[in-house]
Amino acid sequence: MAVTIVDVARYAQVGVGTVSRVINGANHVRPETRLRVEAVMHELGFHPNAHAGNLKRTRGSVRAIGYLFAADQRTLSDPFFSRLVLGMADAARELDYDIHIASCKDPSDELNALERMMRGNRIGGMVLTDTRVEDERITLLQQRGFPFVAFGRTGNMLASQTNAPHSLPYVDVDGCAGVRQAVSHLIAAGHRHIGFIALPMQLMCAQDRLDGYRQALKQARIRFNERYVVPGGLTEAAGEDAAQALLQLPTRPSAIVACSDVMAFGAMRAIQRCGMRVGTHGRNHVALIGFDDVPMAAHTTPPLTTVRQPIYDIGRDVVNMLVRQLTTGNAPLPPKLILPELIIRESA
Amino acid sequence: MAVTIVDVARYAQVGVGTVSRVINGANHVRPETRLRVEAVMHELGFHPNAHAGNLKRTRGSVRAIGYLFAADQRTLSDPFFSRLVLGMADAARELDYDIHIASCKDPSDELNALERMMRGNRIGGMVLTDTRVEDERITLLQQRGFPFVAFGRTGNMLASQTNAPHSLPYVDVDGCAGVRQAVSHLIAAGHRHIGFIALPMQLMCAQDRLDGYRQALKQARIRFNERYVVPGGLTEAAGEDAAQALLQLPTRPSAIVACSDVMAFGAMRAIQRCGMRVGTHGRNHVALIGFDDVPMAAHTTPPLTTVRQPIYDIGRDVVNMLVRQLTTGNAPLPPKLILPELIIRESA
DNA sequence: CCTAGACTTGGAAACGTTTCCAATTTCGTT
DNA sequence: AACGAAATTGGAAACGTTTCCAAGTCTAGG
Repeated sequence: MAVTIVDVARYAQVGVGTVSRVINGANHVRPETRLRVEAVMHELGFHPNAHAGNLKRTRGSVRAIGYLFAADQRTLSDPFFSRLVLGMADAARELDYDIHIASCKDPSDELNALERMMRGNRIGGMVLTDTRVEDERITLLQQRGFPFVAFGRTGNMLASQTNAPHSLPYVDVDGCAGVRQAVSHLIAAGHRHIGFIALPMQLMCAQDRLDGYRQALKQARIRFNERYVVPGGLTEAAGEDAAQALLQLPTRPSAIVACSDVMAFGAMRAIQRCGMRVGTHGRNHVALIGFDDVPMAAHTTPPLTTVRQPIYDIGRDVVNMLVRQLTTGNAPLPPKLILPELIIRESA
Repeated sequence: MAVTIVDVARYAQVGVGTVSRVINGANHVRPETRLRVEAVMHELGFHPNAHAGNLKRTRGSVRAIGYLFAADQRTLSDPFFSRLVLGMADAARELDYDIHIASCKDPSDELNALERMMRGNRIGGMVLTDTRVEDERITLLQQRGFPFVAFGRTGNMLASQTNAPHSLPYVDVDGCAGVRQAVSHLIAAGHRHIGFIALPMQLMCAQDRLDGYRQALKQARIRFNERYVVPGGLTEAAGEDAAQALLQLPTRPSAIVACSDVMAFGAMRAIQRCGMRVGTHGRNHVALIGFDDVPMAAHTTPPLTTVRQPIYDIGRDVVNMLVRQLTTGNAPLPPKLILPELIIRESA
């Protein structure tokens, strides 16, 4: 039915091996032969059958990347997810890889889903996000020797570092530096009582960002007061509750840093509901800084000052890194740490 | 390396054909044989190689579904995208299909990307969203005879209806009925001047929803005034601009229906900026109704009354329909129209 | 002009399934 | 008990690549 490599070979008067070499851009093909074969491929409208290739191929394994997302996580309706997937899809396309997406309902389902993805040779490697301090997914992948790249570090790495020369491959945003910038910005503006709305503590980035908060305080010789740190979640409601708790403290913070924009939106509501205003001027105001820089952050009233994570680029990086790992014989690559940028708007 | 069907056959003392039949749940296998083979598969930890299957299979073609999203569309950071993909992924998983995701930059890139997806036998069918009145993607898919299911109707269908017994396969929300409900609700509350913030008119659902607006007015014998209909977009900013335009009309509307929640959020801001309030009581208020029921709609102040689209279920339906089409010899299936529900909160 | 080595090339042998056909067994009827 | 139809089974032949190895063709150095 469809045009195959054999048709091309016959037409171009070469062997099938040669056509295969042309397709895969290998060397050891004389330029004029390559040109002739390429012309025939184009003329016949030939496009290689991905399944046949992936079936036989042993070098560089299957040209597809899996991404598993948890339905109960931030990904649900978060601007995050779309941007990340967009970056991944763009990078994959340029490399002629496919992206396979799968979902899992909740953490108990997660490892099963992961096993399912590794089976049957459907994908060559995995992308992981929302890494946790102790991440069973990573443990499983390591056990199986299955290639992956994570967005975010993990505590598992420490254990592996003793065995492997490199640590695990990851791309991450330096949340510590990001929060440090944010808090320092507030301190420079004269704030001394700064509330901090954290992320769920099992997430790796939660620790990281809390560290940034502590460091900034320490640098300015402000005593760390644990009452100013309240646990948050991934939802707007969590941010609202957390902010409300902060505003009811005896010495009310004059500024708040939230570990996600979505929580910052919730905090805005809480602030307004307490009869106060978000912003930097006046004594009735509470300064507010978010984290992520989702599109809506620029459109709130007032526009939200926030720490920008280049999510799209991270999606690209993760895929590029994974593909390089797959094509270079699974050698673990050095991790990549991205410095986030403080976007100063009107809320702080 | 891995366990193959041949290993299973040898171990279970049957032919490879029998094992294949067990895997595919075909009949013509004696129950006890099936049991024995299944036991061996489990014991050996066998999982079929998807590529080998997809390579050989002619019936029911490739067990993977493609979804192409445009980076410049709503999908960018819309809650929509995540929910839809979630539904698709869940349904696909249950049927043991893969979901392949690809992106394209803009409309000019769209058809190329579509061609690329159809090539190389990577996917068995496509899912389309954001259908347009005149949709080139559908034209292309039809030309190639490539299976697909669309979320949303299209004008192309009319042309095809003359050829095919069934129209094109789609799942859609009855936006006409949805808006009609919304507008009727406002009319019942006494509103006579109702603004309407539309979607870009090339989108099929834009027409549909505008029809609903007209019908509701007609039913209540209110004259249609085209000044109350303003063009919108897919962003919050578009909603804000549109609402502002409506509020500056000589006879200011006392209620507004926006064709998406995101635009409704923009409208809220515009209303507040004009010194008015969103809600139903008092003369200084403007009633507001959105469309979609994204999660945040329940958390705005005041909570947004809106027409709910069951996006998750739509994702599931679309995949189920496509798979049924693929497995039943590409017979076009009857389309499915979903009746949306008006969720009454406090904004109207 | 010769020869070793490097570059090119052809084509057969996988890869792990599904599908087909023919052979065998089972079952219900007469 | 015999018969035919239906159900079950085995196994070879694809599917369209990549990979490997042997063979052929250059190139440059002697």
